[in-house]
Amino acid sequence: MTDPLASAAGALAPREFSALVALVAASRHRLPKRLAQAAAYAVAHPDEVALGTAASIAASAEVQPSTLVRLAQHLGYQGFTDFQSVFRDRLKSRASDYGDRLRRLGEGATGSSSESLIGGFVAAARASLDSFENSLQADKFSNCVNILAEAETIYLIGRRRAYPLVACMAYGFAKLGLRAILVDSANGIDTETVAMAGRSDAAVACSFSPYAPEAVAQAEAFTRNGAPLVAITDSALSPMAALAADWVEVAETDFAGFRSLAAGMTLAIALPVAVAERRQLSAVRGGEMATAFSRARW
Amino acid sequence: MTDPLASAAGALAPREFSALVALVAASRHRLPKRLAQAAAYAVAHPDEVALGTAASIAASAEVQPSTLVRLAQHLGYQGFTDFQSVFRDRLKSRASDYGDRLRRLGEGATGSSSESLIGGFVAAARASLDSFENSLQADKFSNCVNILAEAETIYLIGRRRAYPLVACMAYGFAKLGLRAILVDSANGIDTETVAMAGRSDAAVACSFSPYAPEAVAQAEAFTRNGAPLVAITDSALSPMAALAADWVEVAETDFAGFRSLAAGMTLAIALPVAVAERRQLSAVRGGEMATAFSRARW
DNA sequence: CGAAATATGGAATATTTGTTTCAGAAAATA
DNA sequence: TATTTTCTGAAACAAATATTCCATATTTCG
Repeated sequence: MTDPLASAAGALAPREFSALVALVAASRHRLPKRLAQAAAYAVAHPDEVALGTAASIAASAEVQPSTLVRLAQHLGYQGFTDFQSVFRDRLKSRASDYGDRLRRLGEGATGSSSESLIGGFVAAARASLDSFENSLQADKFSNCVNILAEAETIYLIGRRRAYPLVACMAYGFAKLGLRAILVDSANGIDTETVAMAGRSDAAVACSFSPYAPEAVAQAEAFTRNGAPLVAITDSALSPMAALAADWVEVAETDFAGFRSLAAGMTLAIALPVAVAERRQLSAVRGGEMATAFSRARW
Repeated sequence: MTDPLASAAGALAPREFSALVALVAASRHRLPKRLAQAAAYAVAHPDEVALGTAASIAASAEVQPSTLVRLAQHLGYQGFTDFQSVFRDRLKSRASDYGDRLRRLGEGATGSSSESLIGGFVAAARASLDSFENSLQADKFSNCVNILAEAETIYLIGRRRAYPLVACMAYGFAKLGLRAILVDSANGIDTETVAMAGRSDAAVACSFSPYAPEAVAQAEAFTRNGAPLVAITDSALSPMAALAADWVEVAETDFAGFRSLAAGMTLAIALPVAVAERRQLSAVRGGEMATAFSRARW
């Protein structure tokens, strides 16, 4: 009933993987043969422990399932399930990296001082940048740039949360001398405006869940003439993705229910530059391409 | 017993996550409501699907466990277990991918130019966040929040590069139910608008070098009545800093001559939340403060 | 060496988890 | 609107999984 080694050593069950490894390393020589064998296997194959069942892990480690339960209890855990949860948490935090740091920040923000509030949003911004960089499909981005580089006029569609992004792009395109129109008139003629776009134009539509109906309607109106639409959105299920010739995924991390915009803004800055570069490339063809816009600064 | 949609579409169950997402995206509109809901949740929270149980996932997605089984079958899988294995495989490969991703990063940008372009802007965004976090003076930020929390109406001033920031703040304040006016009328009455602000109002002025004269003029006009101005700017020498009751420094890093906006946007998201929290705090005084706006999401 | 304590394997058990079923609700169709 | 079909939620069911138990083997210590 008691757990001889662990409680004798006075150590509580570690809730973090690295601490668990340390505990195993320390108590390894004191452990009985089969338990040591199981422990060695566990720290050597953490992913399998996280995803497997007691039976499958036991088979791979060449021990009995009951040995795994005993090992867990010897280390101070309630049972195998408890032991396994450490491995699962590790996998989770590994996958999202900043995810658990954020979570901890959210839990730890007791006084909710404005400093920790800022810290939380900064962490969310970093997490967004990470996942953006990880999930970015270069070919899709490149394709989007091509589409826009060939357009006569670029229409920029985005409402609500996505509006700062298109506003930023409008500024970028303007600075770089590319014709872009920000679809944000105050008197409700936007749908008509985009409906009059020609086939040689293109549009960038930004929208995130919950997708602003107005922006979706504008994107629909735009595509009706057959002109290509490039979307910046947060999921393959987005209505914008369905309308787009190609699209780039930007899934922002949230803090306290407020989503970051860091990844989206970064893309909003990069896209005009990439389009300008592409145009230079096809125009000058091998000449000193990066000069015409390198003097444009913001 | 049959799986109407999937087998009718002739599609076999995808064994890879990306294909699964594509399938969900394609068949989404044909799926019944609850199934679509579950599918949307699954592609949006792949990690949780990988590690959770049918019951826990169902609870998070707000459907019945049986709905998950039905979804899996509709998509052509044998059952939930089969469906889940796709998510688990993804997690496994992601975890092992992590190592060589890092390696690739160290080798230097061998990929296409557009990829390295994005990489550069992401790096600039990270650097901006770092320096922002390091240089942030908590007392100044806190002071700015106080000023805004006491204001009746908050005017938002910003042009050109700073405009996305004030646009973002306008959205945030609106979502949180705080009265804020974005000074961006298209017909040139902005200076008059801010000149009519009262002493019990406040303004946020964003401006970065080279400081847009229009924004500076508006900030000047606003302060003339004695109302407090809060500035977000990049240097103590900024004209905005001179006009402001207090100000926060945001010095962005640039890549290829294009400055990031990540730090500024992060502040633009945090500021409204902080102001709302401060108001809650002084209004409810010790009660459950974080509830009123915790339900507001974007 | 012999006795006590501990560890082990394998099977029995209890629990959890996935799956199926079915009555009623909702939607589609005529 | 009436009728059929499809979908949904809740609970019953079946399968799997973790855990416990116990007889036997192994080690430890007097």
